[in-house]
Amino acid sequence: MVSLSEAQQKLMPEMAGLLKKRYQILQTIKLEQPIGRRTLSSLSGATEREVRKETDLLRDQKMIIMEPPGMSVTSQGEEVLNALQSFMKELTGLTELELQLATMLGIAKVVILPQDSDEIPAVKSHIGKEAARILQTQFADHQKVAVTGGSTIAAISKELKEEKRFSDLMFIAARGGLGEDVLHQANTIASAFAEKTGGTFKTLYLPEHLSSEAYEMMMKEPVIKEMMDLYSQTDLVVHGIGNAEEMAERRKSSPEEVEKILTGGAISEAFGYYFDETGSVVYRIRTAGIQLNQVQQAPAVLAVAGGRSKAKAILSYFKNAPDRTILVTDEGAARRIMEITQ
Amino acid sequence: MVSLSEAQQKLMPEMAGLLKKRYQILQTIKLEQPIGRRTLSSLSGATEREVRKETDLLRDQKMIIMEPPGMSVTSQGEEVLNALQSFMKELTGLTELELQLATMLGIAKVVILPQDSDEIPAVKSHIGKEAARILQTQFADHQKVAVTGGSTIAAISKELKEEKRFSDLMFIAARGGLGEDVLHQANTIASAFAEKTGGTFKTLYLPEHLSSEAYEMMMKEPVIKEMMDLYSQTDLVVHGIGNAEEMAERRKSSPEEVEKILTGGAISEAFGYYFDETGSVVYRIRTAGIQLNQVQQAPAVLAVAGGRSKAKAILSYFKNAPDRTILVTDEGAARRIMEITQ
DNA sequence: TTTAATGGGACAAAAAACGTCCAACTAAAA
DNA sequence: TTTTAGTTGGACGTTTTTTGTCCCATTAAA
Repeated sequence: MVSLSEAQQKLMPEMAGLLKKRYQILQTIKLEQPIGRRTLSSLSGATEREVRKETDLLRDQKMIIMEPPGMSVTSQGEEVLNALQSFMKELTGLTELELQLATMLGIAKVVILPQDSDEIPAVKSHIGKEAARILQTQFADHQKVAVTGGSTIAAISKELKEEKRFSDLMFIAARGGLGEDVLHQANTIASAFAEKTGGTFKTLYLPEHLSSEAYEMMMKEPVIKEMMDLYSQTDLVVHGIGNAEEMAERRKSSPEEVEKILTGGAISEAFGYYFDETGSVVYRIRTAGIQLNQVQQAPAVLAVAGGRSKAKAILSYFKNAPDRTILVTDEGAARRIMEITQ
Repeated sequence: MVSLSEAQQKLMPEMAGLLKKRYQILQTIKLEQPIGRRTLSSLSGATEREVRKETDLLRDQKMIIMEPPGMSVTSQGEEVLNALQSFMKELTGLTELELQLATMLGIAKVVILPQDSDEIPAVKSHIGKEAARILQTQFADHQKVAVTGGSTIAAISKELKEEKRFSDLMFIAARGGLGEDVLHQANTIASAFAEKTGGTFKTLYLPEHLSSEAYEMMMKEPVIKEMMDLYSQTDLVVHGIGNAEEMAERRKSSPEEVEKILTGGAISEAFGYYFDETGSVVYRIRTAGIQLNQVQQAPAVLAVAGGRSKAKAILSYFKNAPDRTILVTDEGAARRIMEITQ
């Protein structure tokens, strides 16, 4: 038996391509609105004429409006976008790609959002929204949640639905300050998560770049010890994945550190650890925080990273990542990974 | 909430027209196969080039094959045709037309099959198939079935699935011979129905054109009386609808009869009765058979008639038809009826 | 006031679609 | 066996549509 949409595609083979093109344009408009014809054409790769033809059609169908500041999608357009979402994921092969990636990386599940956050920044909020959705389904089973820093994880907190009914939840900052700006620090993010969900949070404030002796001393302090205990009780870790170089720069590491990181062949970074091509730890930032083996023992892990430029880092990190991990990423990263590994 | 196919149509407005065109071509090929490009173009109304473009596409999609004797649909093509059947009925508005017609004619249900049996003879077998399908759903509840003659009803018997498990069924020839050829007589058809279903049948053989006295005499005969009793017990009537003129000619009626029929303004004919524009009986063939009021008291009635040329006759007959009637017809007749009545 | 974006108009060039033949072939009818 | 009517595939000039690329008036923000 052949299904309705299979039969339609058989009778109209040109449909698939057309649908993809128009859907992608409509989607991009939604992400970048208000946006003009020319900007759009440079973003989507199509020629100006082509974009114009399709947007004229979308306008005639009342799915977008054209105004001096640019084009925006109407509520009708949004409805169409929603109605087609999962169908398009199937049609463009994203669903298949998710499965391929999951087996290739050896993890539980991969969720891919369309487009590339490197090219279209607004895709980041889509990733955040999806990660937030998944996270909320986990809150019932997992109460002690460790969160790391970074703009990606910060984006999740912005997209969490505000319903303060999870008073049992505890968000734990996975690390002390790591040299990033305050907004993207684990401490800040843990409090943001707690704020949105109605849970509590624990922060970890420690000076950076301590001497060995001081570090050892601090570790024996009760406040710090309490955090360390919490880390081993963590049952859900939420973290991003970064490019080793970028992270080293952004954290204003010392020249010696950078030297160590780069000569070690570090490619990816996650919760303060730097990993090389084979997934081995090359360097570790000396700040108190969750340990790699604690992450690997956590019952659930949610990794979030998108953008074509993150492809190599993702591959590197997942060489030795816990197999329970769920990865939320985007089409740009996913397709690039497939390119790299052929 | 907007459905998947609504959203698709919104994003690809050209789809509807294309689908209709291609589906119709594929359908016509199936009905008339093997058929050539030119014959097909004259049938479907499209230009040769257009037909060629679409058939080339259908060939590339492996839905038809082109051979010296003409084009035929492949098994894949048939599957697609089946998968899209009800969707296309919706898309081309046939479903809506069915409802409109049912209320307009004041009957229980109308089933419309695509295309026009006047133009494409093979549509008759589609009508027969559908009527047979409906009939079979009624066999459980209705055991005494009166059947009339005519090629339309004969087509049903050909399409009945052969499963002899309805031993309780009794098919009753609705009339004696009416001057038609043997194959299309009620008697023959009743036996054919019984043959296919495993039921029994009752025939009525009477000379035609009896004098009044002889007629009265016959009516008192036990065999005839028995049939008359059966008619009043009938709980399902299956009949066709004819054009008055055509029927009068085909039955080789005497000049006086034809005179009477035509001056009376007869338009339609069913089970030996001739009806005028208002649905009143204008003339009645004097042969023993089911009475109009017996038909009108039957719990279920299945009327079958197709082709643009039958539109007027259908309208005429249904002016006073029992409201339990189910009509099976085709697009040609249905659209013509809407044209006539605006 | 300047600037950098917007949508819409215009138009020549290129491409595709179209209408219309013809030739070679085949299968059935005569 | 020959004829005939129907088939597909090829060809080609003409028409229509699509495409690439400008420019322009307008607008909103800097």
